[in-house]
Amino acid sequence: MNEHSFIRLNLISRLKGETTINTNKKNNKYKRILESAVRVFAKYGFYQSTISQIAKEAGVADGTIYLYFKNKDDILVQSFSYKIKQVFERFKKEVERGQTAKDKLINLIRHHLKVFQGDRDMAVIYQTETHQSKRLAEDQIKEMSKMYLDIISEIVEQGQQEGSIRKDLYMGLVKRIIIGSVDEVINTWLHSDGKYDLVSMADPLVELFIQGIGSNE
Amino acid sequence: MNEHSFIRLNLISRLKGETTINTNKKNNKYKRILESAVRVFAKYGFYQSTISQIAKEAGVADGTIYLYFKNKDDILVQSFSYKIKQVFERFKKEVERGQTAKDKLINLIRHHLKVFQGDRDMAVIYQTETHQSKRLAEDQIKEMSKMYLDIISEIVEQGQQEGSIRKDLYMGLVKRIIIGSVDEVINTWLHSDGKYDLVSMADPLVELFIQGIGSNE
DNA sequence: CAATGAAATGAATATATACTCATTAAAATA
DNA sequence: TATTTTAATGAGTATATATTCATTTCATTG
Repeated sequence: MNEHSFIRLNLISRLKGETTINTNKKNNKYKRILESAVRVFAKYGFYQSTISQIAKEAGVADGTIYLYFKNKDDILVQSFSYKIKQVFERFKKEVERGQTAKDKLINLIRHHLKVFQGDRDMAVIYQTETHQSKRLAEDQIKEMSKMYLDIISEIVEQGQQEGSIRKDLYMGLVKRIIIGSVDEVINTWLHSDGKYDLVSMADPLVELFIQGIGSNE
Repeated sequence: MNEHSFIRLNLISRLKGETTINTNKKNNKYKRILESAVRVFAKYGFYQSTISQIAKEAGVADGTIYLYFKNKDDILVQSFSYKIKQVFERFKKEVERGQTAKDKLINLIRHHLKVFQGDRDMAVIYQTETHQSKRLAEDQIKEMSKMYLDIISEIVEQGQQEGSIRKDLYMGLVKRIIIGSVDEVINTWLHSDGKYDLVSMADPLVELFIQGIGSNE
């Protein structure tokens, strides 16, 4: 191992939080690269983005990026978890602010739409990454997806205990309907250059889930 | 224009059905390349697939591909429409085999799931292509997506006339819920290496759309 | 203010691969 | 069969870009 790779590894491990020594400057550069990468990836897609673009956007030299990231793939994986992880963590808390199952479901979806509306670049990357068979951030996605599904399960189960939600449900399908619908609402918004309000979709969406489209005639 | 490009253009236009002269052999080679491309793209993703891979899979020389396709992008665009267009056309017919709105919706979704289950490669390409902001087959996708949405609209409107479907629905959202749910069911199936039966999801899915998850207590 | 070590640079490298085109083979035609 | 036309080949070219690393700049410390 030469001195350069030592510096590199040392930096990487520090920045990953494996030690506590972490000057602001380093952290800033790391974050700057991540955020630039998110912007560039969202705009051009992973394979059409170049290291030079990201470096330029971040205002650093190409080589600098390799002090903080192992390779191009690593930039995507890290920027994905950087953005999405913190967001998904907060979902749980938002849900807890509701009392009834319905409140909780509305809170979840409202918050989901709000955050994605507020960060279009992240939304784009999320949509593409989660709909690829050979995904780079495979593990992260599975982990987060599971977290989201678990939240929904809990809400639905609470609703069943409350008596507000039917008991004869195939839970696997209920989860997919909710996630799929929200994703599609976001996807449509993205492809329409997103200039209407996403969050306002939350309430009618939940109404639809609960009431269904059938009439009671 | 040299003689080679003449041959190329001539071939392309013929194969696109712009003239009727079309020997079987040529057609077979064209199809073989398309089908190989679908397999390779599905397995490795567009940007990680190489012309050589596709050529090898099809049993032709690299150069041969350029007799039939303008460039790599063109292969994707053509293979996408080749596969998906015919499928989507058939959806309409399947729907017509039903009487009530509910029958029609079940037919649509059942057929959709059946076809995608029967052609995993196409399903993969469909999922990735429709969830990218910068899509190569942009126009085709919009066109087909619209067709699908129109089918749903018609079904729902019929249901409203029948009295089986509520009249106070925001149609845009209804469409997204249905498409999004079906997509997510397929996506989950793909990512689980798809060895359970997709088609059996159709009926409970439609039940959920109609009844909703709420109880009548 | 040396002197040392950490951080950043960007030109150079290595590699990969989309696409071309001179050549060959096969098919059609006379 | 000879000739012309069409089809196919695949080695070679051109280009793009991820990654490296010798060099420079910056920061820290005694």
